Amino acid sequence: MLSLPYIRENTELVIKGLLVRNFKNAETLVDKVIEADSKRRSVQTELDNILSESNKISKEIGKLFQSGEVQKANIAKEKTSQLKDKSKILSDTLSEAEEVLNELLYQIPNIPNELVPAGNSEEDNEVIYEEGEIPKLHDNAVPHWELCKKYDIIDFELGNKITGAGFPVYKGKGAKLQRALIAYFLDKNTEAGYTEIQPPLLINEASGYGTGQLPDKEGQMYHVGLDNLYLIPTAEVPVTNLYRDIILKESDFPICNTAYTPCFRREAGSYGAHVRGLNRLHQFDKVEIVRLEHPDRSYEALDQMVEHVKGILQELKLPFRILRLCGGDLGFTSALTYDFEVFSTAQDRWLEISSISNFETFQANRLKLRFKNKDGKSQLAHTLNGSSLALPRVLAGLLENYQTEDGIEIPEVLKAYTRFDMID
RNA sequence: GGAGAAAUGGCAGAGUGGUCGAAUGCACUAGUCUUGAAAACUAGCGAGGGUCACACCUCCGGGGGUUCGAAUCCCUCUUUCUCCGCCA
Repeated sequence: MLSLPYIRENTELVIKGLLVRNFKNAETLVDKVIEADSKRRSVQTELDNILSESNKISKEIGKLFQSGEVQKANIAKEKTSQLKDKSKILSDTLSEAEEVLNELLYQIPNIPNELVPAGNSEEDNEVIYEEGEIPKLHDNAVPHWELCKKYDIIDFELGNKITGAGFPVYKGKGAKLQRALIAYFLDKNTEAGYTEIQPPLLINEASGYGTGQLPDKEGQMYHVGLDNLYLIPTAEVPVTNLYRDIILKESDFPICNTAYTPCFRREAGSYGAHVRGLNRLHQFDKVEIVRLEHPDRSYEALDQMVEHVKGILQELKLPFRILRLCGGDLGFTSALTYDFEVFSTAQDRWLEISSISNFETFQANRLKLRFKNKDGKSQLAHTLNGSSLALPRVLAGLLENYQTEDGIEIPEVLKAYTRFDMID
C-alpha cells in the first residue's frame, strides 16, 4: 500500500496517477484517507495526553508508597480511575480509526510511473520491442495440445483423473524438457548474480498480506483450511517475504534472488478456448527473479531485469515482443510493468510468458522492508520481481515453433540439459 | 502426538511489581592517537507514532487479563530447545 506521508505530501500526484489507471473516485477516496488520517492522529494525541497524565500519577503513587504515605496514595488512586475509563474508550476509538484508515488504504493501488501510457485494456499496451522470425510451419502443423498427445509428452486427461482440469501430467521427454528448462533458467539467473532459493510452497496469512495477495485476492489462492495456509500463487510471495520486517544496510543492495517453484492458482472464472492445453493451468512451474533495491536505482534494475529475460529468449530463438502495460492493465501493486510475450505460431497468438514489475515502496510498506539511509534514518526499500520464466507457455511456444514433419526439435542451448535432440 | 524448559535491542545476556526502553559484553558509527592499520581511549548507537523542533505516547514472541503501576503476576496462542513416540 501507499505510505501515508507520501499521500499527504503528494496528494495531487496520487490523484493524477490513479486517473491514469482509470481508477474511479480517486479524489473522493484520497480525501477520505486524508480525513481518516487526521482523525486518527487527533484521537491518538488525545489518548497520549491521558496516558501521560495517568503515568505521572502512577509514578507519584509509587513514591508515596515508598515514603509510607499510604493515605495520600489511596487518594491519588481514585483520580486514575476516571482517566482509565477515558483511555479505554479512546483506545477503542483509536483502533476503529486505524481500521477505517487501513481499509481505505488497502483500496488504493500503486501510482503508475510516468512512462505508463494511459489506457483501458490490453489493447492499449505499448509494444516497445519485437524480435525473432516467426517460423513458417509445414502444412500439417498443429497447436501444442495436439503435439502433446501425438508424442505422448503431456497428458491432460490423466491429470483430470488424478486432480482435475488444469493439472497436467508431464511424461517422458515432456517431463525431461520441463526439467531442462528449469535448470537452464536457474543457471542463467545465477550466472547473472541471482542467488538460488528454495522457499516453502505454503505461506501463512502474514506473508499473503506482505505482498498484497491478501486481503483482496484470497479467492485466487488455494487455501489449506485446517492449518490456515495458502499454496503459493508465485515464488514472489515467499521470496519477497523473506525480507519482511527487516532493516537493511545501504551496502546490502542489490539483493537478487531467484527461485524455481510450482505455482498454484485457482483461476476462478477462466474458461474457453484461450485456456486450452498449457495456456492456463491451476498448477504450473515458474522460475522467478526477485530484487530489492535502493530507490535511486530501482528503475535501472528493472531495465537490467528486462535485458536479462530478453537474453534468455534470444538464446531460445523464440519470436517475442515486450509490452509496456498501460494504466488500465497494470497490476494493483505495480508502478511499471513490462510483459514478455512469445508468439505461438500454431495458435496464431501471443502468449504472456513473463511480467517484470517495479513495485517501488508499495510492497515494502506492507512488508516493513526498510534500509538505513545515509542520514541514519530508516526508509522504505524498492522491490521488483519478474518471471524468468513461466514454463508452460514457453513450452507451448517451443513445441509449436520447433515442430517439423519429423518431430519437435530441441533448441541448441537446451540440448546439454535434455540430452536428446528431438521429440519424435 | 505426549512430558518438561524457554522466548528481552544486530548478537550474546542481566533484569521477578514502581525511578526499566531496559545493566553489561560484542558488533556497529564518529572522533582522538597512528605514515596506515590494529590496539587503547572518548562519544553515539532499537523500532513506531507524534512535533517545525521538543514534549509526549506505544512496543521486552503474538493476543487478552490483574494492578494506581507489568519485561516481571495470570490466561491463551505461536515458536524454539530437551526427552519420549512416529516417520521420508
